[in-house]
Amino acid sequence: MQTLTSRQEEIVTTSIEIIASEGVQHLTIKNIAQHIGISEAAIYRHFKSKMDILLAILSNFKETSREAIKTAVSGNSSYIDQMELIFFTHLKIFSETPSLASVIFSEEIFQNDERLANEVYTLMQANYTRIVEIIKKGQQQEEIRTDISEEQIATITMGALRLQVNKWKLSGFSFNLKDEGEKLWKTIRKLITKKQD
Amino acid sequence: MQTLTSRQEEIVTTSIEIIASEGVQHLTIKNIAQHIGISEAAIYRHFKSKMDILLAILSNFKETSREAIKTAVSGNSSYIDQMELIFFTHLKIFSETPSLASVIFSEEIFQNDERLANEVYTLMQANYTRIVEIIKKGQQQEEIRTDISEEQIATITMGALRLQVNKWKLSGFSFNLKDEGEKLWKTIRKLITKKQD
Amino acid sequence: MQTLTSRQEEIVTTSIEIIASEGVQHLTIKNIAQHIGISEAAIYRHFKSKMDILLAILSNFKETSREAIKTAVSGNSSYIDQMELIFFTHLKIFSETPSLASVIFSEEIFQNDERLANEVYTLMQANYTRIVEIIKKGQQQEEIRTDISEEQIATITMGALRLQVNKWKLSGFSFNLKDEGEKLWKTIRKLITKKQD
Amino acid sequence: MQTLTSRQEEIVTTSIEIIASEGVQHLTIKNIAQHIGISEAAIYRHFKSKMDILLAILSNFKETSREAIKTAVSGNSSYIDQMELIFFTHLKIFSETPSLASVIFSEEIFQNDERLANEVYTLMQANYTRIVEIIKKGQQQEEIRTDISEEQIATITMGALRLQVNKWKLSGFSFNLKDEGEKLWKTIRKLITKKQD
DNA sequence: AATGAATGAGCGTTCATTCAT
DNA sequence: CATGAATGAACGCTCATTCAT
Repeated sequence: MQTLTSRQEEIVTTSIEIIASEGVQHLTIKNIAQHIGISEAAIYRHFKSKMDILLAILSNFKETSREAIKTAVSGNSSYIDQMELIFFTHLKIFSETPSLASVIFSEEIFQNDERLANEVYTLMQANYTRIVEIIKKGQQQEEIRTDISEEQIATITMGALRLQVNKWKLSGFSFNLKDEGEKLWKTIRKLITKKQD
Repeated sequence: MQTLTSRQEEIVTTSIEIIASEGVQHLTIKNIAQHIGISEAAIYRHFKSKMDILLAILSNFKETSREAIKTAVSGNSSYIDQMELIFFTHLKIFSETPSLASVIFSEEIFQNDERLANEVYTLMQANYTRIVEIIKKGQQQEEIRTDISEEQIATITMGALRLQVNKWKLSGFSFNLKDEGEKLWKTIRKLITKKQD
Repeated sequence: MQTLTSRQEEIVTTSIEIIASEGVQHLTIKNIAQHIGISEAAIYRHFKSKMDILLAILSNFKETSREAIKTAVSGNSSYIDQMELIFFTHLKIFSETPSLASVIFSEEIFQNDERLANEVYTLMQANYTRIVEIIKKGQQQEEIRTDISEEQIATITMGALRLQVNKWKLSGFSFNLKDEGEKLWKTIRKLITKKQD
Repeated sequence: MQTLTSRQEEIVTTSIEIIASEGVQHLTIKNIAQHIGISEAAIYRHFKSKMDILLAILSNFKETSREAIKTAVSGNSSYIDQMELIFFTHLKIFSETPSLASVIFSEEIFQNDERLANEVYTLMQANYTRIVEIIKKGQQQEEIRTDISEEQIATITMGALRLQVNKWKLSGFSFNLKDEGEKLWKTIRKLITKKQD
């Protein structure tokens, strides 16, 4: 949404890193300030409150994710290929910025505050809806099997992606997420593709 | 594991309820004490520290889950039916005790502390391993398709279950988890069953 | 109203002394704690918030003042003597506890918060109303002159008392409040007494 | 004293308004800057410190008040009429600029700092002394009764004025200060005038 | 088995002020 | 003349934990 100043961006990035490496409960103003090397008070020049920092983190991911989906949609004629690109792009995002994975799949972080919780919920809903739409179109084009509802296909696909990322995270990033994720996608693709007979 | 006194059980149950209804960050000794109606100091008669309470919560779920899987395994000859029962039992557990869902699928809660994180990780691993084993046997018996690795089947199945439960939670429990979950299972069953030809 | 524990009383007393000697802006939790010799956190065992301490200070004076007026009223047959006793009692209270004077005549202290401001306002109103009533009865008994409204007599009397106390305070308590105050009262008494002719 | 630039005047005026409408504790550099629409740092171009702003507020009132008394003295032959004009002028000042009333009768605001407290004290003393002098002369001219000391007459008169203004302020300016004040003065005038017999 | 009192450490936030631009 | 960025100090408050009773 609103463009961030470079200092704001630094605060957001640092915050994401802290959440990823130390957990949410270590995301304190003091900790952020120390990581950046400025005073605590200085943080408040750039964000009105801690919540505004969390909101900015969310907003940041929202943008990234929206972009990923948009790119996928615009550049591919086949709907199943659009899904594939969305799947791969998310694998890439998380591979490159593992901290983001920690934050995004941890909706619990944001559940304390109603404003934050709502923000997360609508973000997830929006993404989900867009994917369901792609699936629906894929079914109409007879690319994707029609004996399973679009919602279920979305749940299975995204659920597998999330769990895979989570396992990767919990294992201490001990395997190659992109490789394993792509293999997983191939399987899912096989499962949901309309049999040509 | 270790048997809990009735007071300890009360503390664990209350804690789970607090996490579910108010979020982790409201799980404070003061809050637990108030809910139960005893003093804060009294809590320390029953648990050495707050972490021990969290550990007990985990232990509690471990037991429940292990039981569910054991029952499933012992009572069914067909492996796909064992999977179904595990799936259904978890749906039932979460339907009846939504607070547990909030706690269990929020591994983030436990990420601060190494001891806790490890506990969660081994719990998940154990469950996962047991399910993978069932799938493997199902593949050997030619009940479950063999062109997909047992790990991927487990990832897809459990990922879908988790996401479905999460959606239910985030929607404010606005739909019937058991019904939707069972429909989802039917689809998954169809997807992973070996075609009889 | 509610009885205070001895610690609570200590906190209230200490707070009044701090306000009197250092000014309101030095009435901090840290300062109170240091004066008493306990930790800041300990204060919160006894009062839920700083505001509750201020409310208790107010409540404390309310009681003292109410008592003074009640005693005056009950023990005197003549209304002008009732007024005298109220006047003298307040002189005595402030002479003995100068800190109270600082607090009570500084309604501004309490103006930040609506709850506090209202509390002060009703306290003053109640006192004022009681004094006006006494004057009215004194007029009916032909003790007090009737060519001046009871409100104006109250304003003149209490205004003089307040200003005298304030001058004493601002002068650094350099004169004897009781002596000067009693002389002032004699004058006021002369001014408001009904001429016997 | 020293002439203020237009920006300085703006800062002083704004500060008085803030004190009046939001209370002293909201008189922050940030708040002043926001009200005017400039940066906080800009304030320091015009005043060396916050205390200097408070000092300027005081100086501002000193001037206004001194002027009022001077005008009263110079334009009236009768001493009781001089007192009347002083009384009326102050009623007018407060009626027109209620914020000033909040500030001036709140000596407590200035009690933190020795420099400020002293400034207030001398300001009040100066005014008081001037009024006492007028009364003394009135007594010598047999306009004002001589059986009461000039100090007491001053205390009674100014005390009544202050309390009336305070009541008006605390009531939320719910009555007409000028009307009530003039009625009050008539009564005081009656009380202190030398009986012609 | 339970409680009241206390504490050290920490947190989010505000404030007056400074300085380079 | 003005601003954006920064800071040290302080503040009200909460938390997990301890200890004497």
